Amino acid sequence: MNIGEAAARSGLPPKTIRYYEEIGLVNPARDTNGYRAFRESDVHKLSFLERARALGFTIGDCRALLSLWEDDSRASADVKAIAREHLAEIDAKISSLRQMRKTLDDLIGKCAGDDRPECPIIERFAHGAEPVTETR
Amino acid sequence: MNIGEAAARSGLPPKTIRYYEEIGLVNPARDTNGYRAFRESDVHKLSFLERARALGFTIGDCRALLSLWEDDSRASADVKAIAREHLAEIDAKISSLRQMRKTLDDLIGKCAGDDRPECPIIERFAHGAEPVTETR
DNA sequence: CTTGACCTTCCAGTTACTGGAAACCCTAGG
DNA sequence: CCTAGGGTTTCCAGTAACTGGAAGGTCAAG
Repeated sequence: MNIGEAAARSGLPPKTIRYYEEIGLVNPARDTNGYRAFRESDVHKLSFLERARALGFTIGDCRALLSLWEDDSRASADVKAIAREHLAEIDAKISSLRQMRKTLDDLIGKCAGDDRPECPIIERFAHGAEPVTETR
Repeated sequence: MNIGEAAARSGLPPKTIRYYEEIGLVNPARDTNGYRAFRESDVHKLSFLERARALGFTIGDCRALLSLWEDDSRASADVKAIAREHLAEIDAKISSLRQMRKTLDDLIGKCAGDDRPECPIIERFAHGAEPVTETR
């Protein structure tokens, strides 16, 4: 099958599939005309990548996960370890975003949002402030 | 003052300050020896940038915020609009991360994490699954 | 035989820096 | 006066993971 169909079936854009080939994640055969010829196994792999990426795993993680997938003698502990590390990163991102969100929301609430120039948001950037955490 | 001191006072690495100059966010004077000569106003601007970036505003947003800061006849509504849009993006990211987190956490909970190959995480990537949202 | 949809490669751009190399400048110590 | 160090300069390259676009080859339909 051509790249268009592989794209439709894996959920990845053709551009991305070409990129994945370039970095060695997939290795489709070639027709005599030079077109990539995807087998079922290639599509399966691409779908695997699509799902792992959708959960936020990096390409590096995906590479490791793929090789574990193909390793019949893998230990699920190895997979779990990768997933745990990723979960920790997600948690870190969420908490950083939540802190931002809190501060920002607070500032937005204090800003009149009218045609006058006074603005606590700009003030904050201009002069800094103690963390919002100062509850009493 | 030289870039080192400007860096110490603004909280930004020298590299970043040079980058900000390159993209036109700051424009420090130069000494006869070619060294950048930062005035108080430059440091103030750099600190502004550091704080806005810490809240996750893009460089583009920062550019807009800076020019509003310098505009005495600004309307706080314009600042607020930028902040609101950014807040919406943060919310979108948080909810996307939360969805990932939930799915991932669920899978991790189901994985034995021992030396056997069976692994719900890998299975999920290999065969997909309905969203976890299917409560009942 | 032409048209339009696909496909190919290659180059560039995105975001916001960061690392490193080669070389210049300045100051303090000997 | 020389040197050693630390700070500074510019420039080039790399990061993550694609994405857009140009120029051109291929294929099936009409």
